[in-house]
Amino acid sequence: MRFTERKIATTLRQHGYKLTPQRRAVIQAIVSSQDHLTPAAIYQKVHQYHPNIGLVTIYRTLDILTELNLTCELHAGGSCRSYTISCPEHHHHLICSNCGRVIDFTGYYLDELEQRLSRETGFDIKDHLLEFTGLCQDCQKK
Amino acid sequence: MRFTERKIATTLRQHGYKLTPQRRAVIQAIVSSQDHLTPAAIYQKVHQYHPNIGLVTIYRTLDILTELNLTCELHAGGSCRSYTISCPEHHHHLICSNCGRVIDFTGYYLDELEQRLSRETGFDIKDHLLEFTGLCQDCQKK
DNA sequence: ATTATAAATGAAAATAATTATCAATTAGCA
DNA sequence: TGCTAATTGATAATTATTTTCATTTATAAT
Repeated sequence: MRFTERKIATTLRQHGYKLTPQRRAVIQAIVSSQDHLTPAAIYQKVHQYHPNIGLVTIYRTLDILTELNLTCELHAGGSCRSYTISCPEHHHHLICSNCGRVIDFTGYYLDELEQRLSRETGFDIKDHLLEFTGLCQDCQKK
Repeated sequence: MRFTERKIATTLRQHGYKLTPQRRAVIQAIVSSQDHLTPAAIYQKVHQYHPNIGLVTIYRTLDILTELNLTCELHAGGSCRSYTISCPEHHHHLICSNCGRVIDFTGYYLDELEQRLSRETGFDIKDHLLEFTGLCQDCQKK
């Protein structure tokens, strides 16, 4: 389960951010898509209903959402920076390098490794990124 | 142990790429640094000894090296695309989000998970990316 | 060693992505 | 309802990356 629009809105408010129509629109655009979207793609979606919105606002909103861990970034392949709504439960990504499809998977935990690394290096570990890339079934056939 | 300059040169040749002075210079620049370098940083280093080299050549060479798995890309934080020489044995990264220091760690394998995912999703998995981020000891003090 | 040739290079321009600036607008509190 | 700091959009400025193309060059074949 991913965060809902309402949950995201509430979190924004809780952190002192105003809930503007533009921000709502950006959130709505991301929530309503299963895919990971680039800033430009989000802009396009939002622009249909909000012809006056500026691309800058997309960037600014994404920065805030990511800072609050409400969206998660995808890093694989070519140009980075594409976003989807986070889910409260921990998950990782499996990405098709051909068509870009992303499958989330859960149920894998890196806690032990994290503790080992922390002990061995003295790092205070905050986060991690685990992504697999390969070809999905459809793309294998072609 | 990371790949040596010689090993990289040989691999390039084996794949039909010519070994130009420019490519040598790029390789030398990456090999001689422990850090992950951006294309721009590599350009700067190389430019000192090769004032005529073009930035394009850096990009082109990095593309080839990455395709042949001779360099590995780092994806954490802000802008992506920074490179270091790969090592033949498998490793992952631990990155300080404050100072950018990168520690490689080995001895952790994701084979089982990879098989599970492959079985469950039908993906033909080629690669993965595992990175931890946090604060190194020095940066914690500050 | 010389030569032929496909691959590689650098300069320049084109494109794409991101950030900064600033006056005008507005969400949300008092 | 009015106040104020936060937010917005337009524009310009940066930065990053890719394309194009004429010139040069590494290498394999002679």
